[in-house]
Amino acid sequence: MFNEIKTHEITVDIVILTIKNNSLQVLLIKRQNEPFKGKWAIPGGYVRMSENLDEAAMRVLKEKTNVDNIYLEQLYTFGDPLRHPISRVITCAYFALIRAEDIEIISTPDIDWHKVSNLPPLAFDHKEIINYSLKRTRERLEMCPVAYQLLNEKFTLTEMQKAYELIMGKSLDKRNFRKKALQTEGLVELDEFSKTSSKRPARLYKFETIKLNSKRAHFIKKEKK
Amino acid sequence: MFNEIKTHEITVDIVILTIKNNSLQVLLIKRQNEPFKGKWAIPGGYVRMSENLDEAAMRVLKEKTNVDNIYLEQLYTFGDPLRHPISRVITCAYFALIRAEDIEIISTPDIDWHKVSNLPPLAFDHKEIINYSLKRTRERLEMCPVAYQLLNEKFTLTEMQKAYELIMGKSLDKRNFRKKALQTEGLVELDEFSKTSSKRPARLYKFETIKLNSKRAHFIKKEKK
DNA sequence: TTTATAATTGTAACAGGTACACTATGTTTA
DNA sequence: TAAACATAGTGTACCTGTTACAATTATAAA
Repeated sequence: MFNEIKTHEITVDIVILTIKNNSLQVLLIKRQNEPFKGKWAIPGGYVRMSENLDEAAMRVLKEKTNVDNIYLEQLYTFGDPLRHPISRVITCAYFALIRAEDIEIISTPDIDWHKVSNLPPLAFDHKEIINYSLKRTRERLEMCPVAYQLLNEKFTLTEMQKAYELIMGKSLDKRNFRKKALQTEGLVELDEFSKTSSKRPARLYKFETIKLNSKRAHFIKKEKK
Repeated sequence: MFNEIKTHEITVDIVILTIKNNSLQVLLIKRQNEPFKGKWAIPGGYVRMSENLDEAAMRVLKEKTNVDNIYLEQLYTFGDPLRHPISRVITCAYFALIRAEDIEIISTPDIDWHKVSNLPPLAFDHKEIINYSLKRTRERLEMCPVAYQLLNEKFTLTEMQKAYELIMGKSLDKRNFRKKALQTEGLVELDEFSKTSSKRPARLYKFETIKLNSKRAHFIKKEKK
């Protein structure tokens, strides 16, 4: 059989989504090297021989953005031969939803949040990767309250509803949303109130200790009798 | 920064599931080469420089099993450094549900179906890959009638129900199943009846022209007003 | 004290899912 | 040819969850 070169460069690229300033934003870094030097890109880097893909994604994210200790989920592997203009690079994309406050510190001119609704020109196929992560996020949201990954530790139900509306791209009925939100397992009503509004203060809620035992915990559904 | 070798061997591995003899089965081939020579494995092979991952998966499947023209979906990429005993090989797994009748011809001593409930010892991490494909298949089934990929062109509702029961691993109520099945978009009632049973013949159904426009068609849900 | 603004709350109609048992039809056999 | 058999086929009541929809409450600002 035809004998062709069999080794490839493999990278991991990471889509980090958050809600900031009332919009859904993605963490981008400005590329320091060719190709696409100066263009914005999602954080990414080469996979080392000794590490698995999850480890590579976490290491790369830490190196490039100083973001650590977050739950990354494998998204999809992109392997078009032309996705990299110079060599053949296959990339395994990961994504995560996080609270902006957890990594606010690290914003610099070369590392910053961008609204997903108004992205700058991106390197490689990173636009496609971000779009795919949005799709996946919506699917998750329909199944479980992933919003706790996006909200501050203490939040109002209105903030939670806004998060859902931003991700789903449509507005929701306030009463129905609250009714359902209050049924969410792990949601805890606090005896504290938001003071930011100059009107009636809203009650704060939090999620009790988040359980992320399994990598695919998102998929676990309630047992039907 | 620490400079490590950056290229990896990349393979694609393909899980082909079908229903045969009243059980869910997976297509395995007996390995001709080390490592794991003589052990059963899902079909797989190296990705070439010039092809994307989908193309590689389809080419490899065709080469190894002569199966062609089926819809493969990317499943997950497995990259544990120890998953291959000799070198570091990252594999991008694909899966498909097909009608056994479509490829019945190619069964040989080295290419054969095996019940997923009773698998032989498998090479590499292929057991894990198959388990993951089953999980994904169940998730799909809850969302849409993927059964048309598994059933013969003409089928009875009882056959369709059996397919669901095999995949979901639980029995379903006949009346409720039929009620819902009959609502399935694209299901066509035929004026033909099954003659295999020695008792009352069952009406045959088929699916009208299957639309697989988008790669992720599985995920498309009906628009809510 | 009044006003403005956001927070908070309930109910009726509807849709979809579940549980559940008998009748119909063709084949086999006595 | 009639009775027995085995699988195909069917409807309803209940429960659960979703949707649509508007008035009242609480605080800060004026």
